[in-house]
This record gives sequence, C-alpha cells and structure tokens, in this order.
Amino acid sequence: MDTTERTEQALAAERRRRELLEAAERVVLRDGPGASMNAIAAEAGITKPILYRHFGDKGGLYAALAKRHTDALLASLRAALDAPADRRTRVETTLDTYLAAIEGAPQVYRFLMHPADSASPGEQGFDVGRHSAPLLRRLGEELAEVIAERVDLGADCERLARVWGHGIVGMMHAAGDWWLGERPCGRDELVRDLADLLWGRLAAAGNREGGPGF
Amino acid sequence: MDTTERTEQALAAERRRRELLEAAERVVLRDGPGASMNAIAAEAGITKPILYRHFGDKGGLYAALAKRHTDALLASLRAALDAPADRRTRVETTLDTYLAAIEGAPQVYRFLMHPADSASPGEQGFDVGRHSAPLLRRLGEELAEVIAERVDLGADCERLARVWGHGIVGMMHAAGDWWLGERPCGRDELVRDLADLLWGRLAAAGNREGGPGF
DNA sequence: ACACCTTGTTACTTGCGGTAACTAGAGTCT
DNA sequence: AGACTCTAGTTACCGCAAGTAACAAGGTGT
Repeated sequence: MDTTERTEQALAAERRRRELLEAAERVVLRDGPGASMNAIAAEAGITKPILYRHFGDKGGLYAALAKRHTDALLASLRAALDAPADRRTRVETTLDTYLAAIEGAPQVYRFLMHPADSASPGEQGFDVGRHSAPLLRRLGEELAEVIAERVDLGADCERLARVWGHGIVGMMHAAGDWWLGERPCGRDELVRDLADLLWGRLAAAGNREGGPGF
Repeated sequence: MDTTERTEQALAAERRRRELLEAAERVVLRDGPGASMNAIAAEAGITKPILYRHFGDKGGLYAALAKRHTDALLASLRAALDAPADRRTRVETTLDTYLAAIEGAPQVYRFLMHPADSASPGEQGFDVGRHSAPLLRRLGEELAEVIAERVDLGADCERLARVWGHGIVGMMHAAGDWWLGERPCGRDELVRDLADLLWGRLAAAGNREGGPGF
C-alpha cells in the first residue's frame, strides 16, 4: 500500500468519475432532466449501483454535474466583476458575460435552472431547483461583496450591498431567462437596457401624456 | 336532463372540487410538496382515482392549487400598480404588497416557488417549477404593460418596457426570496433599499476610497 | 323494469430510486 | 503457491408513487 499505487488508484477512480459524469451529461442533455439512473448507467456502459457508489444518490450525481458548470460560470463572472474599468462598463461586461454564457449553452442552462421543462413532457424532473437556487444565492453574495468593497454607500452599507447584490442577480437572471425564451432583441441591447434600468432611467423618465398625471 | 338539474350537479361537482383542493392544500402545507396522491386522497376521505377524475394528473391538481394563490396575488399587485400615486410611491407599494404576501404565507410561497425544499429531505418534489415560472412571467408582462402605458420612454419603448418589467420582477423575487430566508432586516427597509436601487443610487454613489479608483 | 350517469371502490401495472448480496480479477502478505 | 483483501462490477430485489382498468352502488329518466 505504498503511496504511488494509492494515488494511481485514486486517479483512476477520478478518471472514471469524470467519464461517468460525461455520460450523465450526454444523457441529461439528450433526454432532459427526467433521465433515469438506469439510462445514465446504460449510457456509461455499466449498471446503477456503480453510479450510487460514486455519487451516493441522484442528488449527488446532479450536484457533481451542476458544480462543473456553475464553477466555470462563477469564475468568468468574478473576472468580469473585478475588471479594472469604470462602474458602468463593469456592470455591462458582467451582464454580458452571464448572458453570453446562457446563450452559448442554453441546454445546460435550462438543465440547471429549469428542471421540469426540457425534453418530453409528463416527466417528473430532477429536483433541480435545489441546485440552481444556491448558484443564484452565491452569485448574489459575491456581488454584494464586490459592491460593499467598491461602492461608497453610507451607513448600513453591508445590508444595502446584500440587498442590491441579490436584487441585481435576480434581475439579471429573470431578464435573461425571458430573453433566452423569446429572443426579442440582441444581447447588446438587453445589456444596455438593463444597465439603463440600474442607472436610474426609470426614475428619470417622464410621464406619458394622457396618463393619470403622475 | 333538464337544465336546473344539470347545473345543480355541476355546482355540486364544483363544490366537491373545492373541497378536494382544500384537502390537498392542507396536506401539501403539512407534508411539503412531496405529498403523495394517496395522502391527499386520504385527507379528503376518498381514494386516488377520484382525484385523477377531477384533475387529470398530479400536474393538473397542482396547477389548480397554484392558480388560487397566484390569482389572488396578481389581483392585489395589479391594484398596487394602478394606484393613483406618484411613481416612487407606486413602486414601493407594489414591492411591499408582494413582500407582505410572501411574508404572510411563507409556506404557500415556498410551495409555489421552491418545490424541492420544504418538508423532509430525500423527497422528489412536484415539478413545481413549471408553475412558479409562469407566475413570474405573467407578472413581468403585466408590469411591462403598466410601464409602457405610463412611463414615457423614447423609441423602442415596448421592448424597453418588457425588459424592465421582467428585470424588476426578477429583482423583487430574488431579493424577496433571500430576505424571507435570512430576514436580515425589516420589510420597510428592504422596500426602501430596492426602490433606491431602481432610483439609480448605485450609479450615483461614489467610489470607496482605497479602491482601484473607479 | 331497464338503461344511464355519477361517485366511489379495489386491485393492478409500470417505472423509478435505492440497496443487498454475490462474483471476478488484481494486488498483497506470509 | 495459496490465503486475504480491495475494488469494480453484476443480478435481483424492495418500497413507493403515479396512473389505470374494472367493477359496485345509488339516484334518475323512460
């Protein structure tokens, strides 16, 4: 039981695990989130119990599957948030990074965020919500940190930053979700419009003539 | 088969349906969204097939269950949106209405929005996401309408209004969700902070000293 | 008396998540 | 060499929930 052999086996196990994850991803992207463990095992060329040995349960498999993508997304968003540029540019870059990510891999996105949708209807999906929500929460917290450390808010700055962090992430997520479904405009326009919203254009705009006068 | 009798029976059927829905709600609020059709039927004092005759499948039952609450919520939000007051007040009132609703019935809220969470873990929840998302979509569209008809945006006004509608709804939803979980502050503070965000305070705030200078 | 709908039942099928118990092969200790 | 163990793999099963088929009973019209 010398170390080299141990690590060798450990590496082999990890490789296997990656293979399984890739098979799972293939199935899940093909059949939707309702894919059964049997189907995933079959795609990987093995049978169920091995999956359970590797991932504990279905949630574990899914969590591992989700982690790969969320980690990558978080990394690029962090980069955009930390870029040396003025605030408006940074906001736009970050929005654009997120939207580009979900635009580039909508299958993955739908899998992460919308359990029940994709693939044949009538399927009872994964309990995916349990994993998309944490992603958004983490995002909100990270954004809050950046806001708190960069923007000069008055008293209660920490609470304000967190409220804004989660609020902005929610705005980005909801708008992105809608946009991805309807594609009513180009990505750049969406980015500009959202940034305008955050820049107070809603407050600055005048009232429509003929309205109730407010 | 005269009409009076027909309607009488139809009314009886509707009453029954409401009773079933109430039973279902009781169970779902007690056991979480993983409640089985058997359990619901038992609570209603009958057996499964009747539920299926009334609601088609589990999704149908859930849709009916969700409709009751979403309709009520939508109605009060519409009222807040249409109130005769200046824009900032209207925004704050609407936010407060939403937050008060989810604060007042968090069980219902969690059921509508967060399938997998509540109740014992390891449950495979409803495919609830399929019903919460439409609610948010409808909300976004309604808000977009109000914005488009009340606020004077320039060209592309319709697209802008829809982007903002969905964005603001998402902001409200995400912030509310986070707030409901952590309760970091009072409702009024949250409302004020979110309104401040929409009023451009993020853009107006200065940079923190010691930061990278942007 | 007979055919009818509605409401309800029991008993079943199907399919999935998850597990127990066993097998084959490869490396290790004595 | 032969016993020991560890690991990837299997088959065969359990429990449970969704959904369905087939049947039973009570009121109603003809």
